[in-house]
Amino acid sequence: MNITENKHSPMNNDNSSIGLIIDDKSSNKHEKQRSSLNSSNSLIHFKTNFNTENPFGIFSMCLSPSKLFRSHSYINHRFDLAEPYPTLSHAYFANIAKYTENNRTSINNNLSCEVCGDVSSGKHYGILACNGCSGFFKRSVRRKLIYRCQASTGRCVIDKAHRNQCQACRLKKCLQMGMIKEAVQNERQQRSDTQIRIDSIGCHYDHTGTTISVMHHRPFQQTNLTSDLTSLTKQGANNLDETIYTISSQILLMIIKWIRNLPTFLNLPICDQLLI
Amino acid sequence: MNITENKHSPMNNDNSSIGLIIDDKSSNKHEKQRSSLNSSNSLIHFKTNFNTENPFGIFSMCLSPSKLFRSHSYINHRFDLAEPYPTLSHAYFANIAKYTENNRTSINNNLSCEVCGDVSSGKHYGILACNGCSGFFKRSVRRKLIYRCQASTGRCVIDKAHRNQCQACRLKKCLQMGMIKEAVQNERQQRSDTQIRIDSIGCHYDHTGTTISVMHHRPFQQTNLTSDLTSLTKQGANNLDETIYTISSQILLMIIKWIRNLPTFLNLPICDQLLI
DNA sequence: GTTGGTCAACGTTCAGG
DNA sequence: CCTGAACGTTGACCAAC
Ligand SMILES: [Zn+2]
Ligand SMILES: [Zn+2]
Ligand SMILES: [Zn+2]
Ligand SMILES: [Zn+2]
Repeated sequence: MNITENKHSPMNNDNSSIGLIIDDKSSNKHEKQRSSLNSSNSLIHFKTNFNTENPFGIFSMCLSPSKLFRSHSYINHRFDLAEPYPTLSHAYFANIAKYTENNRTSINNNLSCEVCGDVSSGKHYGILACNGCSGFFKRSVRRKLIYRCQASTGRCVIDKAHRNQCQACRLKKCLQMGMIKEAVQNERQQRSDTQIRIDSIGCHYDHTGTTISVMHHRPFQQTNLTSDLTSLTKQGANNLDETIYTISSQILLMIIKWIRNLPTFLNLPICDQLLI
Repeated sequence: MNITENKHSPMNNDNSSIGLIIDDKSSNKHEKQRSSLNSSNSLIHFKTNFNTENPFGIFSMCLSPSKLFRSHSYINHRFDLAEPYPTLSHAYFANIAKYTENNRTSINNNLSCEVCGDVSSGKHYGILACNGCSGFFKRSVRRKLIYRCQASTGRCVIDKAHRNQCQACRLKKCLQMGMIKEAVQNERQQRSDTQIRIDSIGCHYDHTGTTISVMHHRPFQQTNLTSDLTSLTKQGANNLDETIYTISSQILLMIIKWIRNLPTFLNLPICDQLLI
């Protein structure tokens, strides 16, 4: 056994377990979600594939047409790519990839979280998930939290309305639906400490004072803006769009004027002055 | 934890994880809720062997220059005894396989990044660097970002697992290893599909073509503004003032962001930067 | 072969409950 | 505390030259 085999084996597991999941549906009719617990046969298969002699047999075909397997165009795991028909052609993979891709894009209109059914913004940790489930999973994995189901049944309903009722069952469903805990990365540096960079640069106090005073000395006609606003709002709401456009242009114009009046404006290269 | 020591352990990890699945499979039905179970509290903190500063310490095994284990080879990652969420779902394996596969690229060489040790695709800005360090350096130089080391020591370890922990030390190491700032070019023309959006704002009749084109080159999420505009205008006229204020602040915020991203922004004295 | 840009999927932030 | 909508960052991939 070598490392390459290890590397490839999970894909084999992916392939071999797919058909069996469908077979297992009969044994798990209570939950409509994808069965993930009951297929012991698929695990045997997994082990078998793992120990086969030819680690490159099927999988190398998946690797060579690299464009078909680019990120964000995953092969839908509902398709059984490897198990029943070991003689697979490049054309087959090309077709199945295209079909999957098309299927995906057409479904994209109604993205919904696989865990709670809420609207999904895309994939998170390997599955379609909403912001809430994504954040919940991240927090749980990061902090290695372990929850306990208050009902002790472990069968709480997880949907948008009830997902916060039982953390244990929510996390359980996240994992059952296939969220990848390894995709949760390490915590990073706090942005407020690094990105503000104004404090860290060590802006001199005298400069700060100058800044404030400059700002105070150049309020750029804020009073006029306010009055314009009030007058405009009294014109009625039938031309709301127009009003907004007018105000927008005024704001932009004022800002530009204000910038041009800054004493430091002249420090800019002439091209930038022209730009503004 | 010694990275070298763990260098060749992914295989073992993979093996053990397989054993775990099988055990898990045979020992349960539905109630396979976290084996550490039964605390009187509904929430407990799982104890970990890992340094809190580096909960993903074992992940550094993937850092070896080995071409086979690229950035997101989650398959090789496990939490050993500290594993709070035992692997249990087929969906998990399906996803992790895809995840790993899609984060894998062709194996062409033995090059490794001089900054973080990740796989390098060749020279970037003068040195052998990975995509991540290349992109990071480009972004940092372009925007003239100045980071601050949160540890204040300036000696953070920069490797594949920790390179995102401290931007300051990462950039510092990039420069130390010889990355050439001058090799970072200016921004080029971007996609021009935002032209309509800018026109819809309708606030630049008196602007020169230069200004408009430059704004087009830095679209900066103007799409959001447009959609917000339409949605806001549909809310009715009873809260007209509020609407206008909201839009005004959005425009102002947008402009500020746009200014901050201008390449000439950093030419301003620091006090003016603070002001803006 | 080394630039550039893109954008999905990571990250953090912080009102609001 | 926890949650999740909003926004910033990262890096694999691709086009241009
Ligand atoms: Zn959800
Ligand atoms: Zn429950
Ligand atoms: Zn690197
Ligand atoms: Zn540091």
